[in-house]
Amino acid sequence: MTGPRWLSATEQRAWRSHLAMHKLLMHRLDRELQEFELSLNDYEILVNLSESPGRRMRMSDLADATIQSRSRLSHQISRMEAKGLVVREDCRDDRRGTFAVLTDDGWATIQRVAPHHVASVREHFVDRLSDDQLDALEAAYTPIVEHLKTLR
Amino acid sequence: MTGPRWLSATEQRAWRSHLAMHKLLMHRLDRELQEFELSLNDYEILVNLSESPGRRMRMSDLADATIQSRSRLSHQISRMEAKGLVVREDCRDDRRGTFAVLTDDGWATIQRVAPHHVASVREHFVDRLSDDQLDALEAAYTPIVEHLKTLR
DNA sequence: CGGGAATAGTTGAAAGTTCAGCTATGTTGA
DNA sequence: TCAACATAGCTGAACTTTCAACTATTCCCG
Repeated sequence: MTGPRWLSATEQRAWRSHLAMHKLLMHRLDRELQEFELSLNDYEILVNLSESPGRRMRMSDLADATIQSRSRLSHQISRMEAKGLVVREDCRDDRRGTFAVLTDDGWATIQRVAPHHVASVREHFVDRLSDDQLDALEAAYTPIVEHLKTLR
Repeated sequence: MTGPRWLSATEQRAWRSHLAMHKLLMHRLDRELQEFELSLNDYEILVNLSESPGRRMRMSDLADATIQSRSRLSHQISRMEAKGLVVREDCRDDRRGTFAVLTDDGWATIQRVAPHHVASVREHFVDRLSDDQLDALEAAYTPIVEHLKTLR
């Protein structure tokens, strides 16, 4: 029986740089969105809805798309409803279902904020990587995403 | 005046794969730690303390090392103190200061859990990347970490 | 058809995080 | 020396996330 396979120096550096990069970047992006009174979570919802036909999505689909629990999404949408960014609408086909729908205000908000947010993502992340690095990143991470999705 | 520079398809895929990978991976690692009644945050504290001389760190240093606010760390340490994993000790040199110190129980816990956690990190991340990919990842992310640290 | 299982979503309480403000100690320079 | 400022850390309230339990509807199959 063999002992635990500790991470090599290379492995550890890669793993820790991912963790540090992510934490710092999210803090920064969140911070830069605060100027518009949005959180990163709000933003993610707005993007998803704005890209969907009818500017609406079923709650479950939205939860899956944003990788969060239904419960969490439900609270999140309640808060955004209170802010006037979205509304809930009943679903006719499946009477258990609910749509989250972007309001005009929500639409205007994402239109206004998106350019700034994209600029932030560029400044702190995308523009600091070459095209090759971006391709390599996607090639590395996509299979891991697939793997993790199969687990649940 | 030019319009916003939207992300290209490549850029968007890379960015979104990073985000999705991270969320899924953290959920999974957190989940696998739950078996040992630890959160990822608990684990990170234990690792930092266990790697420090005297199994202790100043609160501020620990906050910096784990990239979180002093307030958040303070609450976090209080919870871990309640669980018996760490204790606070006054600092003699600087009487404003406090050490977080690993208890014997905290030390035993990290010894016991680390092999399992490392195995998780391998299974879901490290072992899914080649050495070249790991090097490339570190090379890509480390400069971004440096950049973000200068911002605060 | 009808009853059990699965799915969609919400809820409220507990746990965790953020924010602003507070105390205490240390550092600096007129 | 001592006032002003900076640093270290804590606290409580507000906010967010998690967890388990709950209702309502739909699906599946004997």
